[in-house]
Amino acid sequence: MTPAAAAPERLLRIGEVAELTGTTPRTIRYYEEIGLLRESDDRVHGKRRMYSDADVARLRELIRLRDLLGLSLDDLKRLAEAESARAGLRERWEHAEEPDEQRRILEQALVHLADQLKLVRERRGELERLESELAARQRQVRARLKAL
Amino acid sequence: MTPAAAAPERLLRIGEVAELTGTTPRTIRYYEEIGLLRESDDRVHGKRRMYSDADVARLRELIRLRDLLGLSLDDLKRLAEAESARAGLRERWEHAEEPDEQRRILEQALVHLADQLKLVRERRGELERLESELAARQRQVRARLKAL
DNA sequence: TTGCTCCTCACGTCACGTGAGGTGGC
DNA sequence: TTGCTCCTCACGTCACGTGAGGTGGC
Repeated sequence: MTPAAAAPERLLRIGEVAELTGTTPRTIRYYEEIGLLRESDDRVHGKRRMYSDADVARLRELIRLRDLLGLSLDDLKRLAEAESARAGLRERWEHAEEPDEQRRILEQALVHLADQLKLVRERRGELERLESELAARQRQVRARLKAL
Repeated sequence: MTPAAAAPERLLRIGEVAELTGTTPRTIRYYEEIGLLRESDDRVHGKRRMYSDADVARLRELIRLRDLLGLSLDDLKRLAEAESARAGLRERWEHAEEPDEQRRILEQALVHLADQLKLVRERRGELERLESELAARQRQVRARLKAL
């Protein structure tokens, strides 16, 4: 059953997830503690946490927004809740059913994407300004070196 | 004496500095406490702190590196110490004196600038990847909207 | 069986926030 | 004189770090 069988969904342990995402087990447990990551509800207290590839992708995304945009864990929580609310709606109205509702959901997603893009672009602008200032100073120092 | 007189060096209070730099007085006092900002040594305990325009520029730079590059206050301190060590050297060998030493100092400055530029460019690359991913998702949602 | 990774408290730390209570300059 | 901003403790908080002591799967 090597070829076309459904992949058996390999589960990862917390240490592997930490390494894959560039964090620590402690951080992952903390994110679960504050409700940013869901606790796989079939787990018994004291037993090992197990994670799917989807969990890893989700954590990666959170870390990216945290580091690149400087969002607080509270921001991330609100963001994730809004996202899963949209996902819930999407599920309910997925195929067929009221095209009006489908349109409304997609438009909401667009607003959300536009918000995030705005943040990202502002940050990029600031970084570019910093970069060109540093580059200018670099040219200046090089010119002075040549003048010797 | 309006025109060519040396500007009387207007001094600012902590609240004004906080507003100009987008922080809080508490943060400025904390930076002083850990030695990231120098305490203007003529100040008597309990009296108001006063800041020059140069102090404001310095604080702005620190905040920029903190926010855009995610540096810790310890990183910033090391960075500032290295910078002022270079400034000290520069002062000693400023005009004339051993051109060999001048060259060495300038080359050190170049290394430092290259290090910072590397960090800035890496960050910008990450941000650009995030941006293009978001833009792609935006196009996808728009296409789906049109398909309705 | 022996390491290794995992587990749960629980206290420590970094970077400030937030009052409490008081003093000083337009 | 009256606000307003400033001052110094000092405790609180957010986002984890760091052991202590113990259990479980190759």
